[in-house]
Order: sequence, then structure tokens, then C-alpha cells
Amino acid sequence: MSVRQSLLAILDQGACYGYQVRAEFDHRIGSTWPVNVGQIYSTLDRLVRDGLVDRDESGDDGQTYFEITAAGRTEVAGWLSSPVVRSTSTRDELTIKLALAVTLPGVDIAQVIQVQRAATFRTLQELTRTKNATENPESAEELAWLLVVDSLIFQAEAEVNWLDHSEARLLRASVKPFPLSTEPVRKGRPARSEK
Amino acid sequence: MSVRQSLLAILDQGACYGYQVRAEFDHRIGSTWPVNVGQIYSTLDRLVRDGLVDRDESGDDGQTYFEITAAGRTEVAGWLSSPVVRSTSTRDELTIKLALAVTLPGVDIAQVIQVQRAATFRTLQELTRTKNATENPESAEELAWLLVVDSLIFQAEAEVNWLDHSEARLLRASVKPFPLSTEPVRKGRPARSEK
DNA sequence: ACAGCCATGTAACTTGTTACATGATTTT
DNA sequence: AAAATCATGTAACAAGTTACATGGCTGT
Repeated sequence: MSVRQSLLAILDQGACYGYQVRAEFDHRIGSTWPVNVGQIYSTLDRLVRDGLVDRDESGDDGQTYFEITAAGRTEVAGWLSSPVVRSTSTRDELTIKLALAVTLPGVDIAQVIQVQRAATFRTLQELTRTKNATENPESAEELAWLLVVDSLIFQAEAEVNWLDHSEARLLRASVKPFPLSTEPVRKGRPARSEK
Repeated sequence: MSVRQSLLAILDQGACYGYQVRAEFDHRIGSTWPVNVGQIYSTLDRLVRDGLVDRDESGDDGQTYFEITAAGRTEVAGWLSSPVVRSTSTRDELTIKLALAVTLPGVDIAQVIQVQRAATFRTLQELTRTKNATENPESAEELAWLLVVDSLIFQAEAEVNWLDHSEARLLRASVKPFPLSTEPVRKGRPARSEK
């Protein structure tokens, strides 16, 4: 939902036409997470569909402007004043991968952890190197970019720490993974009857 | 892609029918991230479509079994032996929200940070409380569950740290957000010609 | 003239997700 | 007999994403 909400927040600053929305987004966020132009338009369509934005083609220039509605403003205000809940909702691929791997026989978890840590560590170094180019931001764009890079760094560090922690835990508690739960429960739908 | 890959990894352990796959998944991961039964079947369909799994209805019981193919095994092996790349790909909603907010006039960033930190902190306490119930795992399921909880804790901690760090940075470097980039570039598509 | 950017879209996908229909079997 | 669970699916939709088509305008 981040693109959708971002575009709405941009339109909250004033009416824009599609390409302009893209420019505004790219200006602020795009250096790290660019967005395809096509997605701007499809997202705008959905915002119009949901009554959060109005399409305005009445201008004398050729551009199609998009203007936020009252409902849209409410939505933006709600988005900015309420926290993002990540833990419960979003399923994290790495977490699920490792958690699943420890329950499956025949998977070398130490190897999985090692490979991941090496990769994340490389990412971390890359990020740190990139970050050092721009310390002391002078514009809001630079500041925004720094925040994004910082976030990625903090997340990557947490990932490495979690991997270390998990590795230690695995060594400590050596429990055995288990195969598929014996036999199927064999209840409903046996001996398929013809329709 | 985590559900898809997980189901494939489960099928790599042996052929299952749909409901059984669900049971296996729930057994291992489901306590924190349950999956809707319907999604099992649609995901299995897509795996069959992609040639990673074969549908087998030849059994004398009524169940429809799904068996991994050679290509499927290759896929699983590749998944387990290669790292998950998160930073570049996935767009993080909180990060984008804050980064965008600092560039937009009229947004009380201190407030946004404060609300988020309070929420994340509550999540963190909740997680810690939950975790303390099961220390020293005795089965692979408990271990998997602990890894998931640990991951959420590490991520939440990183989030709080990032928020603190960002707050300090904002105070230090007080740069001004900027409104929508002046006027549209007014190039292509002026004076829409009738079709 | 032509390359390249401005500008708007559409069509075709992906995964994830839920709600619902349909039966059969087991349990109470 | 009724409720719960087993089991298989389908239909519909959300959001994200990319590739492509179509023009007009700008600079060389």
C-alpha cells in the first residue's frame, strides 16, 4: 500500500497531473525505490475509483489533473497519524524460510544462515559506503534519502544479529526436524463419487 | 513469494494432498502467520502451471496428491542455497512514509515518529511477553516459532532505534520541506487534439 | 530529419487473500 | 439429527509491476 498512500499524500499538497506525480515521487523517494510510470497511472485510477481523488480534464492545457477529495484528505490524515503495523501483517520471507528450514529434514541450516549472513553483510558494507558520500544533508531530498539508507542499514544489522542469535540458539538446542506428519487424516472425501 | 516457496519446500519432503500441505504449513509456521486454505489450492495450481509440481489423482483414496517435479526440486535447492535479498527489492512502508513525510510541508514529523515509536514499543513488549512463555524449545516446531518471534523482536528493536536515530538527525539538520515542484514542465501533449 | 523526453494510458501479468460453495465423514 | 471437521475447489479482487502503444514537443 505504500505507493498508493504516497501518491495520495503528494496529491494532498496540490493537484497534479500523472507525470508530475511521478516526478514528485521520484524527487523524494525515487533514487532508492523508483516507480514505473505506468504504475502511477494505474494507482491514480484506483484512487479515483475509490473516491479519494477526482480526475479533472477541464484545464486548457492538455494535462489531466488529479485532485484529492475530502475523503482522500481524511485518508492521508489517518495514514500520517496512525502507526504502521508490520509484525503481524506482512510475512517476512527470510524469517519464514529459516523457520521452515529448521523443521524440515535434510536442510543444512548452518549453510543457509552462513550464506544469508554473507550476503546481508555485503549489502551492509555497500550501504555504508553509499551513505558516507552524503553526510550532513542540506536539502529535504538528501535528508529523505539518508533516512531510507539508514533504515536499510538498521534492518540489515538487525538481520545479521538475528542470524547470529539463531545460529547460537540452534547449536544450543539441538532438536530434530520432523518429516511430513505421518499419514493423512483420511476423513472427508474418500472414494470420490461421480457427479 | 514466501508461501509459494514454502509449499514447494514442503512438497519436496514428499507428495501431499492440499489439506495436508495446509496442515504441514500450519504446524510449522501457522501459529504466527496462518494461511487461508483457499490460498493453498490456488498456490498449488500455480505451481502445477509452472511445472514445479504434478497433480496426481490416480490414488484409490479420493485425495488429489501433489508431487514435486525435477524442476521443482531444482527450485527448492536454489531457494535454500541462495540468500534472500530484501533491501533493494521490497519497498518498506514505514521507511517510505517517513522519508516522504520529511519532504512534505505541513506534516508534523516529530508526531509521526512519536506515534510510531509508541506503537512499535508496545509490539515489542507484547512479543517479549509472548516469548518468555516458551524459552528452551523442545521440539522443532517450538524452535521455529521462537525464531519467528526473535525475528520480529529484532526487527522491532531496529525500528525503534532507527526512529530514535532519525529524530536526532531531524533535530540536528533542520532542512525545510518543499512544496510541489513549482510549475509543470509543460511540454508534451498541450492543447489536446481531437481524435 | 531524427533522437529523446514529455505525457497518457492500456494490457497483461504476478502473488496474496478472502469469501463462498459443495460434499463427505466424523463426532456429539 | 446436528455440528464440526475434512477436503477441494472457484470467483473475485487487491496491489504491484512491466512492456508496450501512441502522440506531441524540443533540441541537435
